[in-house]
Amino acid sequence: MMSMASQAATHLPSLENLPVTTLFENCKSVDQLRQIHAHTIKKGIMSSPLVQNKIVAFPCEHEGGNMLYARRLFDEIPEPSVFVCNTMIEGYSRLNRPKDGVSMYLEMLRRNVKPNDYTFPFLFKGFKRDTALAYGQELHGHVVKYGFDSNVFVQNALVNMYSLSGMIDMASGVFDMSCERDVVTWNVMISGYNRIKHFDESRKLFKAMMEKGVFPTSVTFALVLSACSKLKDLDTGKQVHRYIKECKIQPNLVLENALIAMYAACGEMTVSLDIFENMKTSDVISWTSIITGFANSGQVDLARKYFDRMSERDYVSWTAMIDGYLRVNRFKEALELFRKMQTSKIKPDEFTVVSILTACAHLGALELGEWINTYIDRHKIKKDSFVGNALVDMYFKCGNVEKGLQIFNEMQRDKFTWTAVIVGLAINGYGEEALDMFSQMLEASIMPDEITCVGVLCACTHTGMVDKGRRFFASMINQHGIQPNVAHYGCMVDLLGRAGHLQEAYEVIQNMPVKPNSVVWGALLGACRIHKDAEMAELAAKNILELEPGNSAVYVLLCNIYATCNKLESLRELREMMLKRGIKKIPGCSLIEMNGMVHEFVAGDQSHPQSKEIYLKLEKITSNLKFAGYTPDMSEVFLDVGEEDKESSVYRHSEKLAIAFGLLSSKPGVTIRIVKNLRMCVDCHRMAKLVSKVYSREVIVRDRTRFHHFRHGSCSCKDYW
DNA sequence: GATGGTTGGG
Repeated sequence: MMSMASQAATHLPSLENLPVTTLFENCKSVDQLRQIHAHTIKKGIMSSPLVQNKIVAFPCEHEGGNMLYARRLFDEIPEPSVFVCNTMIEGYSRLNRPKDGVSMYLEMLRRNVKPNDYTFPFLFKGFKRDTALAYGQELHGHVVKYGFDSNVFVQNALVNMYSLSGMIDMASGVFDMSCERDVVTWNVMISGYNRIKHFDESRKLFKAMMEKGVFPTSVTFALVLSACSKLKDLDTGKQVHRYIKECKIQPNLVLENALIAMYAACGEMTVSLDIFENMKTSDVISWTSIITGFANSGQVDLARKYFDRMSERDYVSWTAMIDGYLRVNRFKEALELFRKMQTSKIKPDEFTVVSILTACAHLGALELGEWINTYIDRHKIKKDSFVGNALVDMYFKCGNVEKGLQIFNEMQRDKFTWTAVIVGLAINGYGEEALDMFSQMLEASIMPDEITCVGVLCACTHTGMVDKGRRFFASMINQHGIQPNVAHYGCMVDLLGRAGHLQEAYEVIQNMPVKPNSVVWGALLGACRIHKDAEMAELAAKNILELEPGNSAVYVLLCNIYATCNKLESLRELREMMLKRGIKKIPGCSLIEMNGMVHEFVAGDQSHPQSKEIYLKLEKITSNLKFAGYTPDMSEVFLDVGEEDKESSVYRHSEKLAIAFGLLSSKPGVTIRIVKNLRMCVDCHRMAKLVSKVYSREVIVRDRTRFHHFRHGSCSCKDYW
């Protein structure tokens, strides 16, 4: 087989008779270029700027951009023209080597080659955010100095470069000053606002552009449709769609994708699907938009059907599907999908890990969360504030306070970071520390928002700091300029009620300026359970059931209260009413993570493969604990069953099954972590305390509202929950 | 020898 060089050599004789331009047109490889190069030297035409440029352009544009060779050829040119310098700069930009582009530019200045109107667009094209920040303004100075600031191409490149660096004011400054504006100038400006998520500005600009009679292109439409998606502005979106039809713009893939995404984001799945099914070719973006559309409208199973039908999936489509499960609180399925994603060898990015960490936080899946943390470090996933905050949130919600604080201390902190740590400390029973964090947050000049205030009140509630809570609530408007909303009133009712100030809590409800919702009344009802006030409980329950007639938790809680207060007649009536209305108790459900798998137990569950062993273990634990003084606490049992059955129903509570499973399947000394969907009952709480003592195990249970860290026979909640 | 575009987040 002949080598490329000898092939080229066979063509050499004809070189003599052909014009140089034809030679370049037929040039197929760097080897052939060498022949042509030698030929041009021999003919003495290397001084021609055109020939110089052709020679250097070839390696820039072929074989993936051989800039090393281009540079060698460039160095042989004694007096390079601006043409060939631009070619070199363009070559570096194309290969995403903006710094080399800048060096080339500086070199040409040193060699007294003046830039022309092509130089800056080529140079800026390769810029990323960091290079735009580092060199942008200085190079803007050069643009002015050399007099290209009125060239529309240069202006467009400048606007784009500034928007890339996040300096939107500079971008719009250049845009406003631009004497000559074309449709691309408008496009890059709109794209700039899209980039920083100022979608209303994008929409405004589009309307202004239309009013000025500038004729939009398909790029303009794609940009403004994207803004409409994010704004969920169906009206403007439809209007744009009409323009597209009126202007007879040829539909292309990107534009159709933008339309699909807009309709999907606005909940118009029928229209979105119609476009999707009638397009000539679809790509991964079209499919992902459809999936997101279904997921956003709550039809996650339909979204999954489309996801499964995709011929290829990228990390965005995986993340979109995972996020679809998160939206409907189907966290286990989110994690299962993530495992499949790993099997498919698709690398997660920072978006994916935030979704997974969120799922871990909800499930209390600490092991997986830790694994993700390691993964982020090892694979150098960008640790932006979203990722950092998701990590902090995950560690606290999984009960690992130390690690949560460690991440918090190491990262750049924004409002959300502080809020996550304040809430995290609060739910783990570190009320004082949470308040201290809040002071530090104020010292760091970070303004709290409504959620931060919920965290602060929550901290006071879980540690019984009634006066501090009262004072903070009063300071919300005056000191922080935050009007308390219904959630804050709910916190106050919770705070006062738990501490036994039931009357005061009720007064808060009566005097609050917004209509109390079921959460507010629920806080009062919960307080009534703790303080055994059946009368107030009836009042609270009545109000909740007016708002939410099907709220079964209210019935159950009221039953508990009647049982505790020994109001057996009321209990019987309520039970009858529940049967008549078909109200069923929400089954208690506990999750425990073992060896990276999340196991789920519901009360009385026998579906686990190791069910038999688990029940045997539980029996053994109970008898061991009875030696240590454990007697079942039946006060919260209200079922119409005999004493013995009562015990066995408490005995089958999901957290007990999970604890038994935990003791069964982990080594001595390993912390047992459980997440429960309901509030822990008194008996399970008592049992967990004893397990922590008798088995020398730390047991951490996260219930509906807070954490219980059981150590050496006592609980971090100090039996106050 | 030129510039602009579509999908997923706490």
